[in-house]
Amino acid sequence: MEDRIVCEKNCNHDENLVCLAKSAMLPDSDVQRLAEMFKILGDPTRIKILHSLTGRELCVCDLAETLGMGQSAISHQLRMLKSYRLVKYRKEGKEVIYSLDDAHILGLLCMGLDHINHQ
Amino acid sequence: MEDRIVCEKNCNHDENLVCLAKSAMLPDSDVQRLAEMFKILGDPTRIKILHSLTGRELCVCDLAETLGMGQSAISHQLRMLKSYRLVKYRKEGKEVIYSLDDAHILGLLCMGLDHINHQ
DNA sequence: CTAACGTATGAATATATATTCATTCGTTTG
DNA sequence: CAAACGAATGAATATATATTCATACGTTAG
Repeated sequence: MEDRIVCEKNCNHDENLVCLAKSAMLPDSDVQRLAEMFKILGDPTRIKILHSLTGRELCVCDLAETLGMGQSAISHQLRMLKSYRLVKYRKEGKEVIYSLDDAHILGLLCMGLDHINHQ
Repeated sequence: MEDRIVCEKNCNHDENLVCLAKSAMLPDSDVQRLAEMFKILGDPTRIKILHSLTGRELCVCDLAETLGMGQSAISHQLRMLKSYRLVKYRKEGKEVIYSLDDAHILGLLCMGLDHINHQ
């Protein structure tokens, strides 16, 4: 805490970089939403679910089977993905069939793949 | 666990969706790296750091001052960003000055911003 | 109506993560 | 050389998160 005050006084850059940086800061609400969105994508299980649902719709138990995980774990993650509008669902008898809801996210996934491959 | 086996036998879709989905699965290493990358972006502090460093280079204490956080917290996050090659640094006297190292990440950030704004 | 099935959910647990505190390291300056 | 400063780091703490377990819910089939 003290450091910052000391530093602000002592760092004598040509321009007041801190001042510039502060004024260019993203609104906190944007930062928060950005971070939340990336956090959703930052989990292997959710990545697998989203990827499995590209060009396909699958029920919960098929997703569980595909990923080799328990039904409950998948269901919990689907709830999360649902709440962020990344997947949608329709009911068919006892089954609940999920599919992708957001095309943008696919773009982000692809861009991410590009990134990890080209480097 | 049992569920999956039961389900595989009982779900009689036209095609074997699970089989298709399984064969289309991303290699686990890719999934892992993708998730790691997004996880890095999934934190407000790191988003702020990366955004503050766009078009600017800043020393640790300036970042701390800009974000209104302690020097140690910033330093820990910078270590993380460094290890994923998202920021680079140069030393100048006692200061360590950080800047962005990866242009792709900016693309992802922008795409993320687009997404949260257009919806 | 009852049993069986697919799904959802709450509680519990294990694990990961961010921040703070205290300290150390390296450089500079008096 | 000693003091001061910026930065890095390890330990500790608080918090978030993913998965499992047990159970409840809704639908369908017998």
